[in-house]
Amino acid sequence: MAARYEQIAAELRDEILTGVHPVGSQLPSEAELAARYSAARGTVRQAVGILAAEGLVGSRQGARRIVLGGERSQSFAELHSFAQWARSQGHVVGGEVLGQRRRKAGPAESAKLGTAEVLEVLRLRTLEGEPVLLERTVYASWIAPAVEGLPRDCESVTQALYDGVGLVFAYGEHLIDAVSASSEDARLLGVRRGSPLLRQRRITTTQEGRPVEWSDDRYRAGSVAFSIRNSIGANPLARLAL
Amino acid sequence: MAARYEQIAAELRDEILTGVHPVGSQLPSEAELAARYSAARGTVRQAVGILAAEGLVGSRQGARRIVLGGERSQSFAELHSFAQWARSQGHVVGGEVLGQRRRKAGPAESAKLGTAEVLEVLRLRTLEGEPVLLERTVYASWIAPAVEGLPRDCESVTQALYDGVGLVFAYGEHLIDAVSASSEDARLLGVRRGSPLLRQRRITTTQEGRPVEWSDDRYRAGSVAFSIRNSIGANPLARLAL
DNA sequence: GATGATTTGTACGTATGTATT
DNA sequence: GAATACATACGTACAAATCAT
Repeated sequence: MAARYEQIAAELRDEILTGVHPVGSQLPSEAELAARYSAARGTVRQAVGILAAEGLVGSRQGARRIVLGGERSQSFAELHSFAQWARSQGHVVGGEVLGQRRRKAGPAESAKLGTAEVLEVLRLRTLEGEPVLLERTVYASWIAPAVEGLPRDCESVTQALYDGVGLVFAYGEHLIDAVSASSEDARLLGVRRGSPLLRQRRITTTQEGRPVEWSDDRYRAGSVAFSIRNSIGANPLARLAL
Repeated sequence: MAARYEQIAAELRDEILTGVHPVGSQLPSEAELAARYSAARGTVRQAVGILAAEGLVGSRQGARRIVLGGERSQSFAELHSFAQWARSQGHVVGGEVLGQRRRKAGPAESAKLGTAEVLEVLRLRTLEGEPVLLERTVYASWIAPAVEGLPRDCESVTQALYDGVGLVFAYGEHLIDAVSASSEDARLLGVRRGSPLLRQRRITTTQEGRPVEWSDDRYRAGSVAFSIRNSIGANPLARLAL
């Protein structure tokens, strides 16, 4: 069961997002909230402290808290699953496997994934039918059979692996930078060679720290951006379609 | 004067960084610390809460706190201050103001910053003498005088504004994507026109939610990447030089 | 502008729940 | 199971900043 202050934070967050407390308005005072929830002032302070760390409300000594900002992002799953993110944003997501083969792991791959053999997959993902993302993913050999068993147009690989073999991604490292489109990139994404792409390289592991995949994802410029909201307390991050 | 819990946090942080509490060791219990500093347990909890948010110590219910990291992960400051990040990584950072003028705010700027007039600043930043970043920043009018008073080659604007007028950045939103270099971008960064740049657009606010600046930062491809490590709980993020 | 009420920030102390050792 | 230690929650008091009169 969630702690009392978490419940209060959740209720207030919901009230903010549903417009009960519009952006720019004042939040009820700590005393009022304490009375409303039959809680001590300290408990209410813990709750609003969460919202402040999320950047949802601002705090100034002596003045009532002000509602600052709009929506909040559910950072983790979003960054690992293109399909889950896209669907939650109301986009029509598509995709297809363009190539798939087993091969020996290179030294760098072997070090990252801890296996001697890997499964290399090339996928093209679309939003509203437009190609936006080219994924070059290398899977560890122990998960390869499950991946090979997926349909070529599987929408959400993350979801399918969870449903199929109960695999849960729990941790990831991401590197985000910009690169020029190679000839192959350009042809598949429908852009000119040398045009800018947003690249996300990521390695994903299970809860126990076992590496699952290593991927080089390239987004067509102007299609997707990464959104990060950070305060001193917390760092939500998310994808964003342009 | 700093609050008592901030003093305690500072002392503990110093003891950790100087090796009094080595990495992997246990921190004294809350009760011990309360006795040592003649403070209430709640005050000690506020102090160690800061260290936990910084990633310096870990917390588990029932177990003593463990000292985690050597260095402080200041993921927040890092993403807002190029100079603070670069220096913490041992880079030689330089920079210069190329242009600066006051002008009327456009509708989008006015909505973002909440002022009718803005101060527009164009800065070129270097690492080891090489130009890597072009900053186009728009400041709210109330902070403009302080910014205009800075030297043209000021290394850390964030630091200077803190020292000068006590301004603390507390919250930010960032959009990261890739764009083609414009003619001006290309000339100033020393790359070909149309070559890929990593763009970071950010808006920064004070603790009270008052907008301070809106910036369009463009990094030369291959010079800097954004690094994100995310688990289900926390999302530290940082810049990374390539 | 000054005063007093309001509101948040800091600090104390106590009690109980829950996970670890 | 017992002892320890962190997590949650309550209540009180005063300081500091803000706001309304």
